[in-house]
Amino acid sequence: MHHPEQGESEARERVIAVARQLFSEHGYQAVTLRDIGQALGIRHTSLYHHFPQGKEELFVEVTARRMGVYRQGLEAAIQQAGSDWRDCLHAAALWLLDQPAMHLGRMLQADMSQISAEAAMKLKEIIFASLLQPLNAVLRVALADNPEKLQRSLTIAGMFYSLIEGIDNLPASYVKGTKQELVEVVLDVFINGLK
Amino acid sequence: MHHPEQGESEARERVIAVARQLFSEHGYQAVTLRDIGQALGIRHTSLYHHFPQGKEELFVEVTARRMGVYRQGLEAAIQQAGSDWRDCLHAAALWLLDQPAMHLGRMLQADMSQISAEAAMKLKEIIFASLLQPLNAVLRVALADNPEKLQRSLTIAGMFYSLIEGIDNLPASYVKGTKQELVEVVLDVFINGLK
DNA sequence: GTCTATATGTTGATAGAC
DNA sequence: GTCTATCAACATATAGAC
Repeated sequence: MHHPEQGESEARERVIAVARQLFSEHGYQAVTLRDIGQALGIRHTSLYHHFPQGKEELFVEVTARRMGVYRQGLEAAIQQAGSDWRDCLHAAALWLLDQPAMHLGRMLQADMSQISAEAAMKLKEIIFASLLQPLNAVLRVALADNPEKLQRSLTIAGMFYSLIEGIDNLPASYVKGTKQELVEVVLDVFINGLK
Repeated sequence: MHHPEQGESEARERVIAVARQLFSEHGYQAVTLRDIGQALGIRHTSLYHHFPQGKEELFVEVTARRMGVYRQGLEAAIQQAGSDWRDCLHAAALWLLDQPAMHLGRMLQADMSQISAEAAMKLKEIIFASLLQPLNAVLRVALADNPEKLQRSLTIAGMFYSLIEGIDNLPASYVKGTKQELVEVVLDVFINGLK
């Protein structure tokens, strides 16, 4: 038996699950409250019972949870990969590509502009903490004997995500091969450079 | 004297200039025809005189032209940089960062989903041709003695843009230093890898 | 927790005068 | 080329019944 406490009724959890799927796939502006209600089989006005402040409140909650999933998944994948940082990068990359597309570019460049400045700031903090920190731990090992790059490890962690994200953006008409093959190419350049 | 031909009256050019600025900064959905009209000092309905098919037609025209500017600018920057491919990559990166933000992630992940499939396909072709091909010429030189990577040069060109784009996405609170310093870090890793 | 009814605003688009 | 007038569609949101 589970006594639901504040803000975690079952109906509310269903709302969050559906909203997460829709928001993460199509973005903040493209998903309407009617879309979410329809996917749940209820009227969109009923959503205000669970999220009195409306669409933005729902989006913030959903996105913060999504980032928690990323953080946990990344940490688990990295820890399971062992002690070789190359294996860790590999595991993180493959885990990310196994998830539904993150759409980091859209989130940072579109969604964050369409919500209030306060909500955007809060979410950006969560997004970067969730993604950068797990990878930073790996990179601190990888860059241990390179003090110059070591102090830029967060920047380099950001590069990692830009590269993984970019794999989904490249059109199949321009690049041949599966995503897994592309991961090999991308990580090869990331680790070894162009030569 | 200049006899304006089909589709290049002065008023039409003014519309395109304003729409380009607004669309490239805020994206397709966030910019309304009223916004564009207001910036021009005219009513939004007057825009239909120049673009009878409405917002999408205007966006396609504007985006296609923007990509032409990128292609020309990149080719000029690369050619001016000389024969060392490292200098060429540097010049291309600095030229891109000197431009207004490209918002490639938003374009590919949000804007392209909000227009018709035909328009999206046409624009994607133009985008990738304009960006990938100038850089591919540089990379074919850089990778000349590495046949494995050479056949992946278009993928690697895509990586270059993901990395440059990512510089604008990293929040100042997480990374210290100017954009120019970040370019150095990013290109160092791109060229030499992590070690 | 969900409903109906409704308020209120915004959007892209068309028709036709000047 | 630009205007006015107008439209249908859709958005978020509120109030109150069940």
